[in-house]
Amino acid sequence: MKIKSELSKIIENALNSADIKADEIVISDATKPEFGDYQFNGIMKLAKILKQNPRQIATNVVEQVDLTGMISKVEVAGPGFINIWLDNRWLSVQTTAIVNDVRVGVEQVEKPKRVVVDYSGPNMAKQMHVGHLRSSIIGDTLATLLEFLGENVIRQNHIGDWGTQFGMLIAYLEEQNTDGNTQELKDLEQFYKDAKVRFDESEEFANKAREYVVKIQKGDTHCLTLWQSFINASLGHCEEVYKKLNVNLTREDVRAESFYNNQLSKVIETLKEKDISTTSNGAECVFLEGDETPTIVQKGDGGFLYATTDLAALNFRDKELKADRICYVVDARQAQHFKQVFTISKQAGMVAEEVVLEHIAFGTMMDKGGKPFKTRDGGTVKLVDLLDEAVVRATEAIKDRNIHSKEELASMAKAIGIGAVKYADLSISRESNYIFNWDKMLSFEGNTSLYMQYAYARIQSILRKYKAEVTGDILVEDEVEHRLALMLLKFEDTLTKASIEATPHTITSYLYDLVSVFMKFYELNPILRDDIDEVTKISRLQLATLTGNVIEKGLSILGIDVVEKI
RNA sequence: GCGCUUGUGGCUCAAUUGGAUAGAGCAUCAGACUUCGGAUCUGAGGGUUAGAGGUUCGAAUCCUCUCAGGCGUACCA
Repeated sequence: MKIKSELSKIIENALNSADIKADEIVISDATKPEFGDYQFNGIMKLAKILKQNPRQIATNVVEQVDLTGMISKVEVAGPGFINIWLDNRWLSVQTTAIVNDVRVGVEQVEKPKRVVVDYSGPNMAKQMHVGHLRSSIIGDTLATLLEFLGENVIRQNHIGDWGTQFGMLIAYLEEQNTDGNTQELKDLEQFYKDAKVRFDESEEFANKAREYVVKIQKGDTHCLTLWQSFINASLGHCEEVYKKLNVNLTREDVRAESFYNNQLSKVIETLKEKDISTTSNGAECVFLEGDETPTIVQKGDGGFLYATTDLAALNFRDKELKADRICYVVDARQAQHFKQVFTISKQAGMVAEEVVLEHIAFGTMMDKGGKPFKTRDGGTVKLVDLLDEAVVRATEAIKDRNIHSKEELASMAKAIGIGAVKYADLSISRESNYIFNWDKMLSFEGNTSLYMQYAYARIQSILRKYKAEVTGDILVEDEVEHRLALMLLKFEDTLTKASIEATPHTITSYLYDLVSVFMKFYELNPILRDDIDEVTKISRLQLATLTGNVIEKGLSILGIDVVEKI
């Protein structure tokens, strides 16, 4: 239910009836319960333009508001705010209508766009570490969200499979005589370290490594085969992580750095032709207005850089993938880089003017002390280890709670542990750095996944207890039911906002508010008690059912599973 | 040096993009149980939104300066 746009229409009609023109009518949530459910704050701006008393205008508008359906009451308040209350009967009808809807009332967008979401992008030379966590889960949430809303989403996993370090790695791979699928590659981190040791200790090996870099680039079959088997193995590791993390990236979504190799010289040609780049100190550079240093697109030795690859990728995404919007879910530290390549790509016509280019930036993951997240000895934390620890800790947190079978406990711990890690990350506004804290994320209290999962499990418990099938209408009667029903209907507006701004935390805040309201409702309004009449019982059961459905759908967009009991 | 970015109760975070008395959660204190799952709910205290100016009906949000942190900054990605 698009509540805000419905309200906008009603207010627009009222404005028209009062002979006032307004270009955009923005309805916001009321800041306090006394101020109703929604408010329209635009009168003050209009008053300035019209040079009239805002309260007078507001009063005129309020008189014209249609009170026959959605709205039960409107009031003028303060300097000219218009406060809006929604009608209980309307809420009853609307919630009843979606209680059995798989989309819980969320419509598909009318005109789907093609949206490229570039996320995860691990480097094949190394094991995935915590640095990849945020991109993977924020990007995946964004992709899932857009898909749910009906957009045509194209996931792109821009893996790093090209560069000098691969010469060393395949030389070592050859020396170890493995096909890439054996034990030696199981711990990529170790493999890299071992290779580096060899590189440093043996001149002969180092030369071979350098030679192999050149050979791969020239298309040498032997070296390419080695390289391919290495990439396969490394990608396999990533896929294990994706599976654990519940991230929907497959091989189909992989479009590696190397994919763009044959397009790089064309990029330079285009830039030269259009006089966008110039040669400076032997390198091919683009000097952008306002930048002190140039964006280098080709090194003095002829080699290309990541700006070049990104330009090729941008071109490909526009020309071949026909994207309308391209989202890069990448660390905030690369802001300048994206600003540069976005500007260049548009100047050079590699990306059409109307295509929306966005850097979906996020902050760094910190430890409790506010320092970048590292292992005790200062190394990078492997993502698999972190996820495994999450499951262990989740098991610890719930094992005394109830008698569960081993299997139940295991699947529950997975949903809870992984959910906790993801939710903690997704629930803060993505651009700020975030502090990683096990105890906090695995708490039943506060804005955590466990609290949502707990609420869901409680709802299922009530529904199980009722035993019969629940059919019938929701009848919104009191204040708390009013708030709950309204929250349930706000789901679509919340998702829309989150999709436009690419802010998953909008969804988590919403879920937390929803669950809080539900808990209050549940406390105040008994559902199954004997003295509750059947009509009320059914209405409340349906509210509980719908709440459960929304929690489930909301969490699933975040890539988090619910559990039937905890 | 230049550029980008951040600064909100003791701690972790919000604030619908310029709206009403800045909201939550932890933690602290005080309440509610013969519990539809109390790992819950109710309430209290705690703020000059880093500081100083400015813009206007109205500022955490926009502008200027200061202070403090983070990040980036010519051939890594």
